Amino acid sequence: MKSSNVVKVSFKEQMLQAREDAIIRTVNRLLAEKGFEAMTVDEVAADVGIAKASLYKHFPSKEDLAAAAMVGVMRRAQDYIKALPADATPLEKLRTVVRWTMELKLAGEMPSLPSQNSTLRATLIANRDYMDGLMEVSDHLGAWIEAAQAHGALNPQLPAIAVLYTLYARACDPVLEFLKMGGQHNDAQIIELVMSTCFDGLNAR
Amino acid sequence: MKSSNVVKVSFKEQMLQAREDAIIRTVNRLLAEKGFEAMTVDEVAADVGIAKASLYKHFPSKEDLAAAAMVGVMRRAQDYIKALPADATPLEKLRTVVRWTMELKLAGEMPSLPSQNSTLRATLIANRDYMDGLMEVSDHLGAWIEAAQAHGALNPQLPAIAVLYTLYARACDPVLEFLKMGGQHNDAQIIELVMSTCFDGLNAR
DNA sequence: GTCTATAAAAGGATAGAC
DNA sequence: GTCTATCCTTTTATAGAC
Repeated sequence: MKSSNVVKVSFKEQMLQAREDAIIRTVNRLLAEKGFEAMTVDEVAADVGIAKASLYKHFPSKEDLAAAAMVGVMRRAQDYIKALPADATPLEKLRTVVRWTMELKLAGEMPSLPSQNSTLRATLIANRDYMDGLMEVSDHLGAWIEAAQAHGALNPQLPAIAVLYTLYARACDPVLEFLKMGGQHNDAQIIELVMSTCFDGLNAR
Repeated sequence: MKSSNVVKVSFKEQMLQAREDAIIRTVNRLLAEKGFEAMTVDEVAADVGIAKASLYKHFPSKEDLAAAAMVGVMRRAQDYIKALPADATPLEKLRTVVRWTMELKLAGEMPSLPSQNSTLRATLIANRDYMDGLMEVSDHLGAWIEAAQAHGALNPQLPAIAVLYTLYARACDPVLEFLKMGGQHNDAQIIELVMSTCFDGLNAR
């Protein structure tokens, strides 16, 4: 009786988790497609295939819905960083992470950040999981940036924070979608182009 | 009687023009601050200090309101390009224009483009003034890019269109606002930093 | 927890007097 | 053209039955 109960609860929780994952995947995609303001809760519910009221049982507000998706992406980034080969150089690690974020963006899985005074911003800043993740990621990237600058691989004249922001910005670079719309290059080519303009610059060498 | 009429009409038209300019300035600022979706017509009316219904006498819809602001910025860009010193090198011209767009952005006067499937996009694409302006600007920049590549000033390996998009993207580069929020650098320093990462790249030289 | 139904509010747009 | 007042749709959010 007891073990049966345990299994049943576990199963239900598994179902619940699966549904929440489905919700977050949809939210993630919609955030990437149209941004927070243009995404509607009705749309999310319809896409997931559940009633809107059910959505609100899982997440108390539209902001929390979006925040959950952002936390998910942040977690993926943390996992990706943890799985990087330990013997790679700092510059290689940085390049690999940036490439990964651009692949995510081209795949339509990179939610675009709220532009400035969105209500989402406040929710994110108040979100412990998100901010902790962001800081952990920033700490890793920051250490690699300083190491790469010390080794003469990255321009040591640039403030590390400027480099960090420049790398973060690749995750929402409109050049990716512009080139994709142009149809002249495939995803891999687009990524290499932006990698080149980012690290080598536009000037001739 | 006739001349008095002419003067009166001209004066009224001047007033009308002045009011529309005020409207567009407000819309421009709000578009820069929060984007098209987050900007409300009520907000615009309140900021300008007129009734919402009056706004709709000037512009038939929210999309047209925003489009008017975008056309205004495009016109400013065309004027700026026309006024560039004729004896400057193509690379110098490109750098000057990019710097100017970033100054606009830091001043909060660069409306952020609609992210993808905004209703604003269709309106802009259907807008003759906007599209003509965009093409004129692109023609100038494109010619300078190819000349700079031919002279060995810009990397000739990069497709000109990729360079063009990369330059356009500086006008909405989140790195600018990130660095500004950081408070460690003034506007001029921020612009030079982004100019450096854009043209020189992140790698050491 | 999931649903249907509905509230409650916001936002785009218009009517009609002046 | 400007205003007040209002319409109507969309959208966020909740009530209440099962």
